[in-house]
Amino acid sequence: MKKTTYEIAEVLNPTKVKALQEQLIDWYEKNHRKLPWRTTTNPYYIWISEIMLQQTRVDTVIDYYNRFVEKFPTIKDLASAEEEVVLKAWEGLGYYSRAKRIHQTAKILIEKYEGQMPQTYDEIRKLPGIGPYTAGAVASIAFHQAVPAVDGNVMRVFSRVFYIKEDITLNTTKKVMEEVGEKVVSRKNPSYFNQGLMELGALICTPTSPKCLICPLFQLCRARELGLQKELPLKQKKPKPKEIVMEMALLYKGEKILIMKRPPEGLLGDLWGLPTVEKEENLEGGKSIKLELEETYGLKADNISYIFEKNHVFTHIKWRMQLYRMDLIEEKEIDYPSIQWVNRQQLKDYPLPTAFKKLIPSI
DNA sequence: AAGCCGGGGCA
DNA sequence: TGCCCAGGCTT
Repeated sequence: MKKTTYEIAEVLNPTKVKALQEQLIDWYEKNHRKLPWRTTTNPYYIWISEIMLQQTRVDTVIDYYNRFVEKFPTIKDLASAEEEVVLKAWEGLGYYSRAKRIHQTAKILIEKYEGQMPQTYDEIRKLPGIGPYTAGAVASIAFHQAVPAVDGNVMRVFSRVFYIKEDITLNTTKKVMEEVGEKVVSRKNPSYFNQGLMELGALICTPTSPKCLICPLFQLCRARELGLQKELPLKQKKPKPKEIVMEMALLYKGEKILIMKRPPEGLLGDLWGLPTVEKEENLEGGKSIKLELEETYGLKADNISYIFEKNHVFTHIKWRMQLYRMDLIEEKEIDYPSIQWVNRQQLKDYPLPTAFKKLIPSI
């Protein structure tokens, strides 16, 4: 720990910091990708792009971003939309609580901030779904505040440039990285500096094969100097996702099938899907979902036939999805608002996560 | 500090 | 197919 601090202090001498800022900003001006959210100064659009870019690659985000800002051109449009419509715009992006928090924050901005994104890091940071990284990104890019914006790319660059050998999955390491960011961020152009770090991480200082020979920070990178750039950053490995067997029902009432809105908290919360239940080990195939439909929803089914099995991997769970087709034969008079009978056309209006799309070809 | 929360690209 | 990527919130 002491050693790390010493080495950072060494690299953080004013001459090196100045060189880092100048090389990086110069490189960014010449080499950055022209992305849709880089042609705007609208803090709302910058915020949306930053939330979408969390855990999601640029190529994927572009289309979602363009559609989203077209559909919700202002914070007011977003705040007044139905949550279901916002989730539909987010369908396929994953981590759906991001969409719910964007929506929640838009409402807060209308009610308490006169429809405007606040202009300082501390105020921005208080909003739902906005943590240290996103607050730093919005404050620096939209409002040119000299604050750090440390994401995974930046941690990779810092760990190499400053030769920081701490496990970047630890919260304490993230704090160290943010302190470094605070010290080195350009006061003159924090926007290009922060974006430059992230762009460098995306294009040059990549995880497995960094392109040191064309890196603008070649001269001042400690890890490169030692030939250890590929060894950094250090990170703890994640356990494999646990496998769970799930049974899903394609329950028909005439032409229509049953879909259900999932509970608001937990996996795929508030999204729609087929009736789903974890398979009971000692029951034969199809029994678990048949019982669930009967006992919880008063729906009796018949003509049960097994269709196929597909896998879907989440961050920490792997679903083995076993799909059964069945016909409704009896329905109790219970009207759950979270249940709908839909045909293929109507299904298109509901936000359906990727796992369930795999079960319903040609929608 | 550890666990929860999706989805896609690439070897 | 298996491995890698990764911010915010909750407990």
